[in-house]
Amino acid sequence: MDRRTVLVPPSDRLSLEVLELLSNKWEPAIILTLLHHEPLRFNELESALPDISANMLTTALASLAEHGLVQRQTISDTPPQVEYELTDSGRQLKPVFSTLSTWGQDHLETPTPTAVVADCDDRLTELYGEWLAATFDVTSVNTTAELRESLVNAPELVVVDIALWDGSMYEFETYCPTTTRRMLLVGDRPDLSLAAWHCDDVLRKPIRKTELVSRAKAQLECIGQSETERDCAGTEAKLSILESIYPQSQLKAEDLTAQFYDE
Amino acid sequence: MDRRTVLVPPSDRLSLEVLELLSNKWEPAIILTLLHHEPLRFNELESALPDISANMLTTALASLAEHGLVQRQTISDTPPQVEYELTDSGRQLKPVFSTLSTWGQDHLETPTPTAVVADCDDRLTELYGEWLAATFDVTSVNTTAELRESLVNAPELVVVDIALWDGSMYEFETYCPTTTRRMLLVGDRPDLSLAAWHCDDVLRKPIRKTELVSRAKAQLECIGQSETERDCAGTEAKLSILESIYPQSQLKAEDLTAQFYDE
DNA sequence: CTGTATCCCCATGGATACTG
DNA sequence: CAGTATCCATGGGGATACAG
Repeated sequence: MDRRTVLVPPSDRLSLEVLELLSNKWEPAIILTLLHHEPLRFNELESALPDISANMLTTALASLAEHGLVQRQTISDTPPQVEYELTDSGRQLKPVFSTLSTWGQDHLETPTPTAVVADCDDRLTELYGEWLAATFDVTSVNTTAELRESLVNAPELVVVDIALWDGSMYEFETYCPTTTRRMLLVGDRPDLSLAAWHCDDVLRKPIRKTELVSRAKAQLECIGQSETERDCAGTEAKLSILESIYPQSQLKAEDLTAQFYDE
Repeated sequence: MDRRTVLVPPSDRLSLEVLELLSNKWEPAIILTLLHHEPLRFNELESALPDISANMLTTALASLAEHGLVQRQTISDTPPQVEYELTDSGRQLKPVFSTLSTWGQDHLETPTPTAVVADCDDRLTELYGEWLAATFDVTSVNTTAELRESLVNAPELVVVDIALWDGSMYEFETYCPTTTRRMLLVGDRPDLSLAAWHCDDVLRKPIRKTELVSRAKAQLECIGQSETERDCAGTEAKLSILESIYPQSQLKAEDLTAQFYDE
């Protein structure tokens, strides 16, 4: 691809070269992923980019390393462990992506993310739905059955009162796609079993509009986190609620919550 | 190329989509060309992008039009004449290219443009060479033979005192590649034959540093102009010098210069 | 777990000839 | 002048198997 013959000013030719550097199916996605969660292991990248094959990831990472955008770091040889992080050059691509994204927002169809709001009380689901309508396509449900049904559409976010769910929390995990961000609503005084739910955030009722909306938006920005980061953030959210209710001594004594303190 | 499955926040996914829109060998180059010189005819674009084939240009323009970045306007059917200009969306890509270019300047090898400085007086070529050294790789020559030799390397710019050239001005045009920007230096009182030289700019001696440097840089930014624009700018430069010396009445009477006033 | 090594497909892009 | 129509080459990208 010889673009050196294009008759444009030198500064323009530079922008074409950079564009060429980013004209690859996976490399920009890898850079973006690393911009959010650095550093990442090979398999963490692999799961952040569900459709990439291992050899494509290898190739892309090699190319990025060759162009000085990412850095490879061997952690251990047996078992093989490698970490990838951006170089300064790579990190400074951030404004490039911002500009691209800004243009996209102004001139491209922006698909609205979808959210499911689940609560026994239909006045509450309606209310929450209105609050989130500016950012999401909201579906409101009031029974476990309806919730299960709407979860098969893999919404970006589910906001669910744990009191609604009539199965076990493990069952919930099964029905909820991994790509769906989970925000739990809990009553005024949740019991310790909250610790066993797998979630990304927890809100304690009563809930204010600004709180719900900002936390929901924050979940969108977290899409692509590694499992570890997700777990960690969710645990922290649960813990901060529980700590505000139960004394630390009790939490450390309980099997369910004691492990939190190990991490 | 389905990138919708990439697990990154929605804003990032947008930037990937825009990148996809620009991941094409010719389309970004066409946009850049149009950003400088709008509107352009099909064949003007073709000569601004010397290595593109006609059918590639057709395809690229169709794709750009389909994505709403350029607008096609049929001027006449027989003979077929079409003009292309950017839409507002397309025009607003300018900051995108600027950001790309900025990153490129900071992190990519920037090839220095080359310039040839030709004057009989070697003290002058040395001086001008020093002035331009910050922006160009400068070659200084003091004879017509040397100049001819250095022109085969197709420098981005040639700065030549017309007094040095011992052939006809038509011969000069033959030796000077079309991709080389031509800046003429003329004495205090150039005669009317100046009008016959084919050039992009004219400077009248004595020359100040800031003047030379800024005009030379301006030439770089004009790379890619259509023939018409080039002619027009050159004519204007010659005319403004001549008008400062000869009365308009005389210029209009002379064959050489009268045609300028027709345009 | 983190990659190579192979093979294969097909979309992008180039060359050439032809047309209203 | 401003395109079609056709054919062909290349290499990016995917699937699969295997290895240290």
